[in-house]
Amino acid sequence: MYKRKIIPNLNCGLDLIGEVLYGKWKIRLIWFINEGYKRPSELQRKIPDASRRVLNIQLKELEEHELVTKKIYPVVPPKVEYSLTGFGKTLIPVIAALGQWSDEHEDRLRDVILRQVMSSDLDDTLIS
Amino acid sequence: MYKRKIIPNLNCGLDLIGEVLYGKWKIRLIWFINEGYKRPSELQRKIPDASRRVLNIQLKELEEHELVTKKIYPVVPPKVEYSLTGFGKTLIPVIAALGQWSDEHEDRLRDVILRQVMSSDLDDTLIS
DNA sequence: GCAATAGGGGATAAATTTATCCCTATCTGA
DNA sequence: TCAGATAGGGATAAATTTATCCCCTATTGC
Repeated sequence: MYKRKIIPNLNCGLDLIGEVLYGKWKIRLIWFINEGYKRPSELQRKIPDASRRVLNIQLKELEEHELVTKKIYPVVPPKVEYSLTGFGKTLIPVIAALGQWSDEHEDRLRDVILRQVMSSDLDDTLIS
Repeated sequence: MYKRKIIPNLNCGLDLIGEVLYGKWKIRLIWFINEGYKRPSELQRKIPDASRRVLNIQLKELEEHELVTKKIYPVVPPKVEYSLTGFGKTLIPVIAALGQWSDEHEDRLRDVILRQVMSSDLDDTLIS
């Protein structure tokens, strides 16, 4: 695994939450686990844009941060289930607030994001 | 500026919010602007760990995403003020929820984060 | 003339995060 | 016997994000 070279600042609350939630797929992982998609393969199907590898890595970090637990069943083929810890569950309302905000503003968000992506394409065209 | 090579997915709400809030300092910028720290130099003082450069870049992105507006006063030395747009203000309750959660769990968060950082240091020691 | 102030930005390096590719293991069913 | 399902991880490449360094503008005050 990657070993940090720079020690993170943990001054304020926002630094702390960043440490545990900052990862492209983490919020979604927590959300889907809460919805009952507990097995790695299920989570992968729910998040097809992420590679298996990254999901494993991010799940492991969530586990280290005590937001989820991993239960390995000694069967073949292997079966693994993730669940939210009590601590992890306290995040659900927060993530729900994020989700609700983005749902409410979905159209506008899509609009401003695409505008920005395209304007950088345009820059590109002007240069070449 | 950096030109994306991979077009982002904008399938669900969480993709969208990621596009506008995913940036190390963005949430804090929005928060502090809302608290009344509007000038770039003030924001820098509030966020001393970020370089001036990155703050400029992230502020520009927030502006492109219509979460903040920038007002340039034609005076010397220059004076600039950022404000939240109406759209940006709708994010305040969401950010407040994030902040409240991390404040409530501050000790535990610090604990699990440090534990994780140290365990990777330990790995390092064992190897060498 | 020179420093200080306030705000910006290009170029490049470093850090970090994601993606890709490939390999392991075991049983089930065709 | 071979593919498929299920879970995992090492090595490495690519993408992306942050950090550093240095330079520019114009005016005020000494």
